[in-house]
Amino acid sequence: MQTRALRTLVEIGRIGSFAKAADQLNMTLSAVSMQMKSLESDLGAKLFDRTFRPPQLTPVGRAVCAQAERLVSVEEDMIRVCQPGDRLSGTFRIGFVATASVRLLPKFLIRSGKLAPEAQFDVETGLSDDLEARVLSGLLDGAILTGSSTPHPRLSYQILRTERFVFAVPADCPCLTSDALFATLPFFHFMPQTGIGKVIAKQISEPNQKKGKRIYLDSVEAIMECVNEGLGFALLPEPDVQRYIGAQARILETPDPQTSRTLVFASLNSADAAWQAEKILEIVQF
Amino acid sequence: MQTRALRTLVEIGRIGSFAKAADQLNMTLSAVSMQMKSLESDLGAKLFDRTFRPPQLTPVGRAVCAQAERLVSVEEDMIRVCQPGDRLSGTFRIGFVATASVRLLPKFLIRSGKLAPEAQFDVETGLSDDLEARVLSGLLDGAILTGSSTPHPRLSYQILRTERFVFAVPADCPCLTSDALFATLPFFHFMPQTGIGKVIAKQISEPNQKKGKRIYLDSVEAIMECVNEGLGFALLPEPDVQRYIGAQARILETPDPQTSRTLVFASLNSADAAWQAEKILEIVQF
DNA sequence: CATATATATTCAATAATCCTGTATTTGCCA
DNA sequence: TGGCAAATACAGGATTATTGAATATATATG
Repeated sequence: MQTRALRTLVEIGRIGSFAKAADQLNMTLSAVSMQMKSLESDLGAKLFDRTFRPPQLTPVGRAVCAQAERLVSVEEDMIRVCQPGDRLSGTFRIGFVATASVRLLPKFLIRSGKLAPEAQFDVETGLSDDLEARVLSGLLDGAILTGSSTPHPRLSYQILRTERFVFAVPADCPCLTSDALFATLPFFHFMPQTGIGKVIAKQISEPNQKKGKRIYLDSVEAIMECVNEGLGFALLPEPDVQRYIGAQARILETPDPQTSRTLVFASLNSADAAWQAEKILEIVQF
Repeated sequence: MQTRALRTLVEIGRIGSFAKAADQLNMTLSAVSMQMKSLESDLGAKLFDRTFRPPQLTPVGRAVCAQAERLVSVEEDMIRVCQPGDRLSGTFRIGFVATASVRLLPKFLIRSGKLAPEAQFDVETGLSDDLEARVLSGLLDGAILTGSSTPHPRLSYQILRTERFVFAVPADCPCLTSDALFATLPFFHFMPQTGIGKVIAKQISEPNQKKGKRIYLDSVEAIMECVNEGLGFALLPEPDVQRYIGAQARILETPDPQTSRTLVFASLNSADAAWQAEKILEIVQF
């Protein structure tokens, strides 16, 4: 079935004449007549009572006409989605690394409503590596994740922000160096298979292997809760520590100031995704 | 644009592969590919990212796919309306003569909901002559009206019921004959240009011209109210009199028992309307 | 890393369809 | 009843869709 014929039907329904509709739509009367004939044969129903000279819509014809109006309006929506504009449109699947979602997602959703009202965003969270794999396999259009030291050649990365790592230590701990900390308190280590975890693992393994008790957790909030209870210390991004730190804990700067993680927006570096990536970046960059 | 291509798109969106979709829809892989290509050119947008081997839907592709699903479902509805079945479907415009609408319309609507749930009925009321003209000109698909003595050759009439006429007279009026009534009380005459009015006019003009004061009204309810107040008498269909008569009035049978009006269902006597008329008749006949 | 396989695209030929004019029919109106 | 407007029928030419074979390309496999 051809949507053009349905548009013609709608026009006929509106002005009640094949000839006038043909005129309106810039086509021949024959064409209109034939379109209606083929529509009737497609649907297997008489849409017009041709004993009237401007043929009258039959009851089913009227019902079909009403549906055709709906159908055409859906088609218009479809076309609208495809119109290239300066604003993003379409359905985007974006991944957020769990440790960023808490802080970034709400603002992202607010901004997307303002900056890309015609676009829809389906958001999912996960580990950086998983998200990267999902972008790579086309299951996601892009992801905010912890930048790794081994960028994938098929992905392009846009740096959103760099977050310094700091120690969160119980307030009553007198230690001033990381060596002292590791010697005296258990270390809450963010799961080493995650983006943050890898940065931490790298940091504490050099220059020499730190000793001491280790506890592995995959929740920033849980780790900070433990630190707040004086159960140990942790190395985490400064904004997260600031967010969760309590009165019974304090921040200790790392001796190595360049210890940090970068949050990046990763997407396929194909040509057509570039413009969209840029637009999404505008939303996510704040 | 071709709805078939949109169906193909939906299928691809569902199973994620051109080849499988082609298989599912019994067509060639080439055809699927071509359809998608022409869809993309129609819409002026890339729907697929072809750097993946089963091509992946782009964000706009996903949005278009969602719209296509809606569109196809509307098309299905359209086809459903046209499926010939034992039940009526379509949008019917039915006229009810005002004097019948009060009693018949509610039940008609109830029955239509049960007997023709897929059909829609747009009801309008009017005078029998106007309704007949509107059926004739195609503005109505059928009408319940007072049968006239001059049936139109292009219409077919189905008798729904015959309603005897009776006199409604004030309870304290001693008259027993119509002559005596006309001589002593004003006569409330239903508007003579209406269906009922014509029957009344014919009745009271034969065998001899009745004398006396006449008051013309176009509302059965108003006339009966006046009779109930003792202001005069009237000649009306028995069911209407029964409906509105009060304690201060009584019924007087006409001497001529065949004085009556018929309520008929009128519709065009074209071949294709016959079946529908029959179905509507089933609804309206109770 | 090269090969193999599955998958999609391209291309040319054929089939189907759609549209344009012209001629004809049909309902409507005076 | 004839005249007019409007729709249909029909044949031609143009456009479009589909097919099958050959080609290209991404993923999988060894």
